[in-house]
Amino acid sequence: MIIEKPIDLELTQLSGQTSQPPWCEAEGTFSNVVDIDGKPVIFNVKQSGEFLDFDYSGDISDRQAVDKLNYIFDLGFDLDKFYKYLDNHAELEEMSKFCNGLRLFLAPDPFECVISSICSANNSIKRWTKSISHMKQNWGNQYGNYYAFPKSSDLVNVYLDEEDELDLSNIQDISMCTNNLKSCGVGYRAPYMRKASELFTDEMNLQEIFKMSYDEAFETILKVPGVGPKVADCILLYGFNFREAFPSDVWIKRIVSHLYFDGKDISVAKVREFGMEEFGENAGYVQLYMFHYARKSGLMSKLK
DNA sequence: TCGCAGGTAGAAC
DNA sequence: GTTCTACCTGCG
Repeated sequence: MIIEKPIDLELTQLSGQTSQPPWCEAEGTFSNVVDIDGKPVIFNVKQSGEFLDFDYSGDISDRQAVDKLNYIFDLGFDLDKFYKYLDNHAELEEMSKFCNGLRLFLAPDPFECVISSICSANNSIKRWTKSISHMKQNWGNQYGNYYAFPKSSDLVNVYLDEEDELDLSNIQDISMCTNNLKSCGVGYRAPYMRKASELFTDEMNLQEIFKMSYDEAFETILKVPGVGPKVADCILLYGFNFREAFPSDVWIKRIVSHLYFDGKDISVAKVREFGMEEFGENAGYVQLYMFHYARKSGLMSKLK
């Protein structure tokens, strides 16, 4: 089945958005298992012309499948209108050329997005995606060749590191200790992840975030261990579709500084304020496009 | 071998 | 309120 909304699937999949690692790719088809109303559904999606072509297997209707893909790939967002917006702003006018068809890649599971985003902090795309895939294989349910991300209630019982596992389990040999977060290469983020899992198991319902205003959601999610302003904005943008978020890291700071402040050094906090003020409802997409424009145009290596 | 990169927490200013 | 430093790991 084809969904007639323009998208560059590969660009969107491989753009490093912290919602989740890219889906499993084989010969241009990206596949994964997605939970729909408690039922596991396996999706296979591929590029067809400028559109998205898909099939699925699972006990749901075609309508439900389309709705879910519309959400995950943000197909309701009007790219033409956004490109007109970019073209009308001198600093941004080159971006649509370099990133044509790039869309948000939204998390079907907000909890996965929270943990992925915590993992991505002070880390490389390669390393955090590997860690998340590792966690899925260790503690997620398997469906065919694919693994769902574990629930928060599954992660509260996972050991932090080898010493923790050796102390608290029956295993006698430390080299056999692999049932722990640190074995996934998450480093010092392990306790943040487990505390976050406890929070979402016992105290907070992530679905509540969808009902909040951006400001309220930001303050709420900022209380989660391992979540600062950058990670909070990633979670709100990629996990909850708050498009007014402007996740600001050192790269966005360098790019904004170059494009708008004559290369002057400004704080990341100020960049975030500037982005939200300047771009409004387009802030999230501008941030996404800025980053990939800088990557592809060679601006990034120039700013280093 | 070691320096570097990258957000957050917690302490210091 | 703003600035400094330690944190874990992979890469060059």
